Amino acid sequence: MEQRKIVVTSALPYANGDIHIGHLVEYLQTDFWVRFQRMRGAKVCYVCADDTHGTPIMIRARKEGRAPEALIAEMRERHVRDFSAFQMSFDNYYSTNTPENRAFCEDIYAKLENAGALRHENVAQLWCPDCAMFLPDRFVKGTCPNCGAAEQYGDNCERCGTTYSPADLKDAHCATCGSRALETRETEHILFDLAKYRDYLKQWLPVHTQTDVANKLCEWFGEDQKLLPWDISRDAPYFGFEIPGKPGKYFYVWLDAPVGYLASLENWCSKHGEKFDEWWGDPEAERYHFIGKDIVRFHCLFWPSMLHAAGYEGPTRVFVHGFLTVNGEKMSKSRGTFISAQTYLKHLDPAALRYYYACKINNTTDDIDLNLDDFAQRVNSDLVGKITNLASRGAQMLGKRLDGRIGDLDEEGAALVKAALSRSDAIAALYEERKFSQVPVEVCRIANAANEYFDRHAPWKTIKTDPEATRPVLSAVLAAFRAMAIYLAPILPAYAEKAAKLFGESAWTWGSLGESVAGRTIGAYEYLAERIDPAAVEAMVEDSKPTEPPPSADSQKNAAAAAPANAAACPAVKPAIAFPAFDAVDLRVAKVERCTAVEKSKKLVRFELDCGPLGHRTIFSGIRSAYPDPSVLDGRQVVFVANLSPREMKGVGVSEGMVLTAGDPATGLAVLSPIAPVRPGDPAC
RNA sequence: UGCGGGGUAGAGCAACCCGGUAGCUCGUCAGGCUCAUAACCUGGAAGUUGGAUGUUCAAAUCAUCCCCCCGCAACCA
Repeated sequence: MEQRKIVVTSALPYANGDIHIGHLVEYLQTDFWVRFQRMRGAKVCYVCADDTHGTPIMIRARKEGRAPEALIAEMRERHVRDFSAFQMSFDNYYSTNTPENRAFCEDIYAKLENAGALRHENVAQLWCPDCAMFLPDRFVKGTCPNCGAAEQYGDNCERCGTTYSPADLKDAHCATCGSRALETRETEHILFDLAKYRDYLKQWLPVHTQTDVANKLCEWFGEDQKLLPWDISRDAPYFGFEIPGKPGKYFYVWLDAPVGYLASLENWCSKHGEKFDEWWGDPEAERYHFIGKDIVRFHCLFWPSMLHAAGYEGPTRVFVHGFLTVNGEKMSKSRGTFISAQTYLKHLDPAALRYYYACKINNTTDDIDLNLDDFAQRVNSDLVGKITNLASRGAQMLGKRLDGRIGDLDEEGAALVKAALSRSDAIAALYEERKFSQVPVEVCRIANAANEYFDRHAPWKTIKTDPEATRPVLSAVLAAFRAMAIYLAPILPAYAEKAAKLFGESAWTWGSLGESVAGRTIGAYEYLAERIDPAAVEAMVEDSKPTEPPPSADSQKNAAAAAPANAAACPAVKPAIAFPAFDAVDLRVAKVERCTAVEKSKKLVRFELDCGPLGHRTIFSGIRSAYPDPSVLDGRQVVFVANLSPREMKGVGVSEGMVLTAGDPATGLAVLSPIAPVRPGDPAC
């Protein structure tokens, strides 16, 4: 068989944040697969890059008072640092803000235009005069036209779920500067006519993705015109590539991001005397994208149809994986489970995470859970206690008493080693199919057999009576260990390298399994893996918790400072009412028993209130942005509307009233509280 | 609300497509060993496979309904 030629990619991390353990689920599994393919002798080019364009980058750079190029350069450095610490083996790590990427974008754009795949339409969009820019939906906030929830994003309401366009929002304002003087302006947009490729996608999907992904995406092929044209242009100011012949128009970041795979590959080719067309243009070569299920539609709808329309080869397969949960829940900053690569590295060995992820990751789109207790246990028992300890026992005994020379095997030992080697094809198949979680299972099975064998022959006894008779036993255990270390090499490259050194070898390939080590003298034993101290895990979690004081205090200060400048944004006084209308509102004081974040919601907190004689009440309030850690309100007294009709909050429960707050959510908001404690249930007026 | 995925011993998973005594790892309990990173070996306890109907000689496995969990739902990277 001819040597396989494989291009592999991981999704491009956005240059707006550091790498965290959630990202690593993807990068590490790609690395496992890539390293496996290299060991099998395939010619692999594993490319990735920073995703550098778009509005969030532009705005952040502006806020930090520097050029976006400076921001993305710094982020790239940080990403590269984190990746190399986790032993990622990219062949090329590039950037989307490069000449190669611009050239590919322009080429594809021209070919799409030629193919009649593009439409030019006028689109009405909100414009912020203060920022002098068009506002993407997520950069507009306002009151939901359906349910009246305040501070909703411009695309849909998180409280009632209604979707709408930003122009439908009441009280629409710019999420960046708070300006309410938004205008609607018409502007030309360029759209990719996705519906034209409906038939192509329909047959493409089942062959190139997992079945559950294909099923999910079939939703988009319903009768109700779901394949709307995809808007690929953005107006200036925008950080990205200007569209040729369209001054002031830029390629949308999601257009140029996947093109970045091609750019990175091209860059690698030019540095290594390779030809791009022999990798991406060759139908015999293979191309695989590893992605998370959040970006499926970009990689399985837009990307393949775009490549097809432009006459490029498409990916061979898109491998979709699930998300990471920690201790069964979404990663959370306040719980300390939003762990950055840097924080992890401060406390723990990257190999431990590589091993544990391997134990969990398979080829489905299910989420995987990093259970921190299980993590420490698993690494300590399996990797250290069961597997590594074999080398430690065997190598030290052989080194101390038998000159470290590996000898011939006895019959039972030969059977043990043969059984270990016989799993080679099965384990290779597991890697190939990305069923990584089964690899440690297989290896542990071998380790169990080796431990039993070791125990049965009690070499620690025979070494005292008949050392030479012990040699075959230790040799068999070490040979079995060597096979295990080779099997684990794609997952634990640093470990495998040290283990290979023990046997006087350098880099192992899959073919190394067939080589005999009889007659070799092993090197000095050094620790291959450290046990995880549960205290280190705890310290890492503590270290990940936010340390700054509750932002509510900050935002109050900011609000005060911003007040004069924002005077125009202050809402007008409502029409006058008579006293009875005011008196109809029954305001009471309550003591907060507990205030907690509502898990399913980004905005809601749940107040458990002690209302004195009025009893206990539960009230939901959309103030999470001002109180990311709502527990700071525990024990405080608050004022609430006691006679507001209870309201069913979708999916979270019934809210029995409304807690009063003051301030503008955009600039700072605080819960109202009596200046001195009063009795819960007392009226306020 | 729609769609996709899932619910199997204390924890994490396998078996489900192609029905046939429910399996693995960790933990737990009892015993052993002492070479090794307090590790390893032997044995035990623990599951009416989310619930209910149905098909069948036989259902974790097939069908229907219900409950619960997670995710996605289009210009937000």
